[in-house]
Amino acid sequence: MDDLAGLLGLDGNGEVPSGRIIQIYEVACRQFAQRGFDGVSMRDIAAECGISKATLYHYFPDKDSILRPLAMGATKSIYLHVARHDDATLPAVDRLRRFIVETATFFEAFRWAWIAGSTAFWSDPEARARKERIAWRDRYEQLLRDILQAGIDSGELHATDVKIAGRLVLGTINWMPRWYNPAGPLKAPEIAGQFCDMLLAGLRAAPPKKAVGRKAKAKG
Amino acid sequence: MDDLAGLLGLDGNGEVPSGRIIQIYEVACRQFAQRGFDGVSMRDIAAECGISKATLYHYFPDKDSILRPLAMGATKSIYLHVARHDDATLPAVDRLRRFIVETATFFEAFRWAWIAGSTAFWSDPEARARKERIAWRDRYEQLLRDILQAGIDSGELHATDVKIAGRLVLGTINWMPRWYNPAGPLKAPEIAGQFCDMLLAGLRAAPPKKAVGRKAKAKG
DNA sequence: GACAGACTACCGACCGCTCGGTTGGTGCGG
DNA sequence: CCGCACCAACCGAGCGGTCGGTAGTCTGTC
Repeated sequence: MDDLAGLLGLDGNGEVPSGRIIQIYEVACRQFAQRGFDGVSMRDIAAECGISKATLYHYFPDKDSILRPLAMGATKSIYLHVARHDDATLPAVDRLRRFIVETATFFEAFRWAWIAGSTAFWSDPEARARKERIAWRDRYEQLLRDILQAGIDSGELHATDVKIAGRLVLGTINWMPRWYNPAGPLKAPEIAGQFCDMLLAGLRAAPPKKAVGRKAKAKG
Repeated sequence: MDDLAGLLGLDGNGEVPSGRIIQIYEVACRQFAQRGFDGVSMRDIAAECGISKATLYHYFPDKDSILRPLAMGATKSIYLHVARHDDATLPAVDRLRRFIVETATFFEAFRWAWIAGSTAFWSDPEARARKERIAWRDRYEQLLRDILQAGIDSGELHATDVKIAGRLVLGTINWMPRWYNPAGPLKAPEIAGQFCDMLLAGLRAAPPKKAVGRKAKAKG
């Protein structure tokens, strides 16, 4: 399910991904996501791969070299994914929905890489978060702000501050890894769709100045 | 500014907080928040406190004993804080606003403890996240769901699923530590207030079936 | 077909270092 | 003289990373 080779850009060029390398990425990716970069030793990764630690160093010069492409690939790919699905000719409301839902779709597909990259970014901002990675992240956030701004300009949205509104939206999505259960009844894109509904319509039921004839959209 | 003694419950009983213990908590708390539990050594904490590592072990039996009260205190105190400011006789919309803003107020005051506790909870769910701590966290989330449910029952809110809506709200708040700048122009409670406005009113500007006479709340 | 050499995948054993934690003590106020 | 606050020195374990070597495979050459 996790096409990590695609995320890492290993299948596009002439190189052969070598199988073992993909396996190491997959194992390390999940372990980093579950126990953190510092909480995973090279011995742990080697053991689960069924190889010796020395063999691990045959494929990767050091520990950082395993994490870096994962974090970089996740950050870059998430932007490319939502940008590919964006269409500036659509109404801003539809673009916003796509942005949110496609982000969740990406998260569903590359959950471990997402988490590993996100926590790596958080725990060691100066060493591992290099310029290029921040640049992709900025493009991602900027796309969201552009969508929000387009909605404000066209009169579809009435946010006053696109930065604040953008962080509102991103917070709802980025917090998902903390509670999302892949085995649950709702998949991530479905939840994201509901989030989008609530964010657009608001939680308040009725206009404050006008009485409602019927209970707006009764639950039962 | 950080009344850590209060958060840890060290000033209520007859014990003398001893000064040094408070200092260790403060230093460790900030370091844990900034570099993670595994990223901070006992030598680091001792060095910044200006004492030897052995003295650290004079006050605490092990490393976990420094983090545990911090994480526990933060989780418990955040619930007690919002519960103290809640008033079930108020309209649900006002209660929701208080919940969000007071959470941000708490975050502003105990930022390091909040982050340290949150990341500890996340990185090692089974070992350090003990039953009691989860219980307080559940009470906190349950209070939010109760407020949302009360709003739905009274017709103020039209959320269909309080669990999903609750996670929407919590995500916006809980993501704040990742980008919040204490030196910025807006303080956390102010940002939280704006979040609450957006969450209640929604980002969409006008009802889809009716034309608006004026540009809703123009930005300039 | 045999053989040398280069190369790949792999490993056991080891290195220096830092970690959390311990031990045996010192100085000092009450 | 006791107990508190404190510390230098130390310990075993685990860390990231290195080293020398082995088994197999592919290639070119006689």
